[in-house]
Amino acid sequence: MGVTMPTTSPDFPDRLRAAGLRPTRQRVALARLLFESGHRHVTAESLHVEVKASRMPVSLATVYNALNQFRDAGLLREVVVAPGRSYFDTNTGHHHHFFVEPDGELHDFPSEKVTIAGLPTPPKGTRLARVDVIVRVRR
Amino acid sequence: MGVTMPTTSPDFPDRLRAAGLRPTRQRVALARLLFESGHRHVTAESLHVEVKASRMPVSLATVYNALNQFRDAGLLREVVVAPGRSYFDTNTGHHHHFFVEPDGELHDFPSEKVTIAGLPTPPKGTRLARVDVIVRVRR
DNA sequence: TGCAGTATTTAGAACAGTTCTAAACTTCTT
DNA sequence: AAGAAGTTTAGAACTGTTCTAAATACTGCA
Ligand SMILES: [Mn+2]
Ligand SMILES: [Mn+2]
Ligand SMILES: [Zn+2]
Ligand SMILES: [Zn+2]
Repeated sequence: MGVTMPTTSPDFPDRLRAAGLRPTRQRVALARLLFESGHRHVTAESLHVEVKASRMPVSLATVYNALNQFRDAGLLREVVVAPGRSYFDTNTGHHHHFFVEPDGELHDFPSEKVTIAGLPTPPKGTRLARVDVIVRVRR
Repeated sequence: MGVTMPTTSPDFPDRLRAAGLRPTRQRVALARLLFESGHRHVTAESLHVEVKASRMPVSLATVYNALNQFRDAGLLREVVVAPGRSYFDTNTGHHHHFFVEPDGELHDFPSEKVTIAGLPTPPKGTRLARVDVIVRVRR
């Protein structure tokens, strides 16, 4: 007793099982890096560098597999802001992004503060899927 | 006098010279395809297919060179909406996009009708460059 | 008009990010 | 513990884009 438990006990094996994914060592290691601190924006390469430096190195192919599976399971969302490179975002809630060029840094901003009015109706035969606002800024 | 000249002259050699680019046959052929009808959204590959079918075929490297140069000269703007592929947009004015997945079609919509209010201020040390709104829709 | 100087084009090589292959290994169920 | 199914991995393959360097075209000036 007296030991501080995190308010949300992140049992990664359980969270992965709940998402329909076997909690392998590799997926658990990646999930820890992604989800145990605050929201993050990673690329496959940046996450691979991180996990290689850890106690449970993981191949690049597995990093790609896991990122795609986590995204398909709704644990991550993919953000496309720059040619030739995908970002994966642990914040799956409704929000938008600052993109700092040329650094390639992404920062969230809440969508509650932003009002978008007057969007035209989707083209015939299509349904709205998502509205992305990317505020591009430069140093 | 009195006759209104179109702001966009159809003299492609002159327009290219004005942009600081030598009016080579290849650039003129590409400029014609891009600019002589209404606004367009092309990829390097789609434009290469088009120009190959024309009287003045152009290598893929030249298509890439020209698209990048036209963009740098302000004749085109680059739009990143999907991983692994850049679109080039002949509409350089202020506007936003519908992106139809999974077709990969881009459609403009005017930014005048849209109001974006409450955007947060850019992070310290950065200046606003552009705000992109991408309305993702699905069939 | 011809020439020299510079810019451009090109095929193919190279590169970067991502996906695929198939053999080895792990996890799950019984 | 054993079998079945899912996962990981190294390396090959693939896609979109850029680079290389030799050949060609454009331009300004004689
Ligand atoms: Mn993907
Ligand atoms: Mn580019
Ligand atoms: Zn985000
Ligand atoms: Zn457009």
